[in-house]
Amino acid sequence: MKQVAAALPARADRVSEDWSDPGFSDAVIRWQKQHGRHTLPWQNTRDAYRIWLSEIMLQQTQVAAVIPYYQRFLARFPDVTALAAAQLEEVMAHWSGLGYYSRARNLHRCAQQVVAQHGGVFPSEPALLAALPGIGRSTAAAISAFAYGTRAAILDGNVKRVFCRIFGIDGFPGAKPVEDKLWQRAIALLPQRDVEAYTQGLMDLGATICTRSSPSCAACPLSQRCVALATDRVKQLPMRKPKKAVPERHTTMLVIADQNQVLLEQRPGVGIWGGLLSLPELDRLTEGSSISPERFEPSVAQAIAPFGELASCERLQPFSHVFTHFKLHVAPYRIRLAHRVPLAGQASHVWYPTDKLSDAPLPAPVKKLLLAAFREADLLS
DNA sequence: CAGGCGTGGTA
DNA sequence: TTACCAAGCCT
Repeated sequence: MKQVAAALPARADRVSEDWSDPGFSDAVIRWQKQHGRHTLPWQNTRDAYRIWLSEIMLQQTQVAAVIPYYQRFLARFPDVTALAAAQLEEVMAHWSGLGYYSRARNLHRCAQQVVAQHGGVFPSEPALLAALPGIGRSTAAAISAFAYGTRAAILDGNVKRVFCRIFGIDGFPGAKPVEDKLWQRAIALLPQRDVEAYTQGLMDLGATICTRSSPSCAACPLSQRCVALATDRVKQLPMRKPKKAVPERHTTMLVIADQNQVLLEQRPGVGIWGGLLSLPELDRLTEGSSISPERFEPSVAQAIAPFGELASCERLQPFSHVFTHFKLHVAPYRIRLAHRVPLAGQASHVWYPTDKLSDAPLPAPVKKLLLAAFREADLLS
């Protein structure tokens, strides 16, 4: 027995497994052409600009949420030259509500680099694409495959889920060792031709068949080779990220209104809601119910002194907003001024017309709060 | 390299 | 209501 084992290549000695399988990509391609999605707004084009824009918007974002943003964005910035020439603030305004705002800042920088470094033409090589801001390994491959037919592997959330199930891969797919294994699979399984249909097919399978909950295994072209289905582990795979307690933060937001304008503050370029406008904030003044209105109002009066004299302070409905990594409790207050102090040397602040708020580059919950506040004000006046 | 970074939908 | 998740990238 020992001689036989020694004669065979030991598993651990192999540099890498041979995971190629033409039948896999054939099945995906055939399924995509018959049952995949073919009418999304960014399909049926080889315009790298449109494909790039859609790929950036679709990062961690669902198709239904992207479509209206994509169409508005494209109407305003029809090509990479127009986007490169635009002001960042207008780019941010068109991204307002879509989330992950570093994508918008990187998008703008990327457009400028494509114009300055590549003559306004997106490069076709994945390595060159991945060197541009906001474009990582998977997005570079997707752009290159869809725009230029390049044989490059993607590995997004859909592909990770499909692969974990088909090949019965254990472990959280975001963990480095698991992700490395998934990349090896993704590369080995690439077809020799029809990379566009194959890449789109993997995404479509994940989005419409191999969904997170209640997948349609009966309609799956890969069900015959699915390890998870064969072993009744479809519900267990992919394994979830080990969860940890989400910290909570508190803030007070001030809705300072005066003469049909509201005072907004430019947020720092990095950090939460980076580069957006938002409401001026006070650090948590309300620990439980320990701070009474009598002590609260002087703090507000002091905080807003650079902008005007406090006339009234009215508590608005508090709300919470949950992010990936923390939960934010917001206590908003409606402030009216007796005398406005002209803004001087405070580029960080701006008086914003209340009837222009729906087009302002604001975080979604802040925009919602303000639109509600000034709809109500309009009705009263 | 683990954590930061939004929002809306669904179970 | 809470928890989890969706076409990831950057530092």
